[in-house]
Amino acid sequence: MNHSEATHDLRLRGYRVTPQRERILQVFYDLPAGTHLSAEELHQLLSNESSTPISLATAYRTLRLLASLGMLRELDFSEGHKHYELNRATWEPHQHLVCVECSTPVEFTGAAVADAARQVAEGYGFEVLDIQLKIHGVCATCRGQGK
Amino acid sequence: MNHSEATHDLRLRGYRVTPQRERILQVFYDLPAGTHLSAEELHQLLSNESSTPISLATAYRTLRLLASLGMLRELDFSEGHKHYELNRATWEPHQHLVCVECSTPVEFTGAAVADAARQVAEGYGFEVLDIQLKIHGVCATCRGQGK
DNA sequence: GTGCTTGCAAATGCTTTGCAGGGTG
DNA sequence: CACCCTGCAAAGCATTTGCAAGCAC
Repeated sequence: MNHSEATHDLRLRGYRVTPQRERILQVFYDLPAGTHLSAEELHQLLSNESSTPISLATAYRTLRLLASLGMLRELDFSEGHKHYELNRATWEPHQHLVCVECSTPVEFTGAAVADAARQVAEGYGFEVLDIQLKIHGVCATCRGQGK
Repeated sequence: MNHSEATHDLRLRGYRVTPQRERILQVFYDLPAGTHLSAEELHQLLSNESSTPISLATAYRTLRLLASLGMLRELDFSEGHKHYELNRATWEPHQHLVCVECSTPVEFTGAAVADAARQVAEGYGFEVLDIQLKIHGVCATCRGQGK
């Protein structure tokens, strides 16, 4: 699914295709895979361009809408605000390592965790849509610095 | 580590043992394993008893303190507020299945995911303190009801 | 007695919402 | 041309913080 197919899909589902929604979708399609934006970041990014100013309220509303339609994935890194990224057909589970000392986040993806998780979910009769793993720990740098 | 060892540890680390902190620690030690409370829930629970009224601000402050000391674990279920539980010596990774349709949460623990996660973390030189897995999907009930 | 802690209330940060005007289908 | 969307500002939650009084050590 590309940008124009997405807007077409929006219309099909009974939602109107507004310049704001088109622009926001395009932003996410243009984003490198694995990049994610918060509502505030999206709003900032669109404020910088003179063409399509979008209110913060609309940014929030649109992100929620697109996430509820499955077009975007909602990520929660416990930073006090949510992040969103394009829900690509071939998604990888999101895995996040956070150092409790310096808060440095490391992102990665891996199959082993996903497989294990999928197996459990299926045991409960769940159809898996998204897998998010968060590991808290102490990074190598902070471990080195005494304690 | 039990309740009184915990308060002793508090003192050792230079923090004062106040009635509020003792009472909150006791609440968590009395809680069945796997149960978790939000700041609001803790505050409610303590408001019901005539003996130790604790302000909401103190509930928040104490939860944050105990979590930073590693005595409590901070859980984030994407419900808009955090939950806390006792960080027992033999903790199991927290795994959370959430149905995107009906929001029903299913909690479970399992070794397979933990092992896979631990392996990745060690690859990055991390000392693992906590593992939290969140799976979004559609539960059996909601899958049954057409869609 | 010193200064960490508490309570209160006000402030903050993220997100949602009511309402009136505007644009899509 | 009906109704969904947007923008604005105000409201809503969860959580944090400034300050004066209180209590642990």
